[in-house]
Amino acid sequence: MASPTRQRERDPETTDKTQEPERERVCDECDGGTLVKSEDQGELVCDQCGLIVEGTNIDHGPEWRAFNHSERQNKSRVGAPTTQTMHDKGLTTSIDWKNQDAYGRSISSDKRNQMRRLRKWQERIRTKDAGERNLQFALSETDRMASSLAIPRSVREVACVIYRRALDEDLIRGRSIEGVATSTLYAACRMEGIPRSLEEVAAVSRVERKEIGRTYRYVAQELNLEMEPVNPKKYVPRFCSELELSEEVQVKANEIIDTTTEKGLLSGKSPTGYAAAAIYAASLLCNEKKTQREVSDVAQVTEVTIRNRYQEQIEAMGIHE
DNA sequence: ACGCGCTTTAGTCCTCGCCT
DNA sequence: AGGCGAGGACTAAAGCGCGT
Repeated sequence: MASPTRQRERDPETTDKTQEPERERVCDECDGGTLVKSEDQGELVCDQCGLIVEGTNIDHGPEWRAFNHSERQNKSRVGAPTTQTMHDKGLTTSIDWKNQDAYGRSISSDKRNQMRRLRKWQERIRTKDAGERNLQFALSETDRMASSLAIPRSVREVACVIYRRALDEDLIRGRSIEGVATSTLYAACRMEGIPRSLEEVAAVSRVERKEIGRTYRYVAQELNLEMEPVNPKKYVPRFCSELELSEEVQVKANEIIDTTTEKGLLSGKSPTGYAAAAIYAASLLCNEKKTQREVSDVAQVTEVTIRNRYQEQIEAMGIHE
């Protein structure tokens, strides 16, 4: 018959730790370090070499994308964060095509057959129908264009959410996937205040500007996306930065836009052209002159547009050349 | 760099024809 | 009959090319 002490040694799960102090354990790796339990994760870590000897691999932390404290507490979940930018929201499992285990050793034929079956079902589940495959293509297109335009990840997420809504509302039917993907990216940029002109978006897209504009209007109308006209001031920092103009010019350009907009000059005009003209005027007023050609290159409008808008603006401002 | 006249393009509205 | 897309007409803005 075994003694109670021996039984506890054989079955560590039932050990009553409050009654018997835990024996100090020594790290095998550095041969001398003491293993201590970390307070936050409950891991057994060597105090000298930092090796984690025991610990849980599951992160029980709160949902990181919850919006407020209470939501964070309620929405605790594990695993990788979900993302709208992937058709399966990033929750997929990748099964390697190589028939090898984690150490690179080849696996048995039984295991190989099992992995083949799992791989097949994984693919079937991942893209279960044509809609899923289209979504997969559209979202990868959105990501490609967003990367080319240096659009932040948060805006890509918004674009993907709009695309999913368009898909749910059956707005894609009869239109090209690329066209809808591009227009949702353009819409997301406008909604998030990261303005990119139709020309800029069209430059990285596989569809024409005309098609993008038409699809954008349709999607915005059908999904009731409340879109304000782009404020030309949104373009000022980016254009000024590319033209290496000072903060003073930016402030002056914004002032010109504010004053002339109040007088109704902006109505019906292209925001990029309007911003470009204000920057050109501001550069003259601040003695950091840039030519109309330089400004037009950056703003992707013609010199003529800058000239026309510039003349109207200085007239409205009461400035004499 | 800028002005000017002409051309091109985009947006909007409307009509027409096809399909269900 | 009603919905929907194609296409034409019209307007305004933007672009082009040339001269100064």
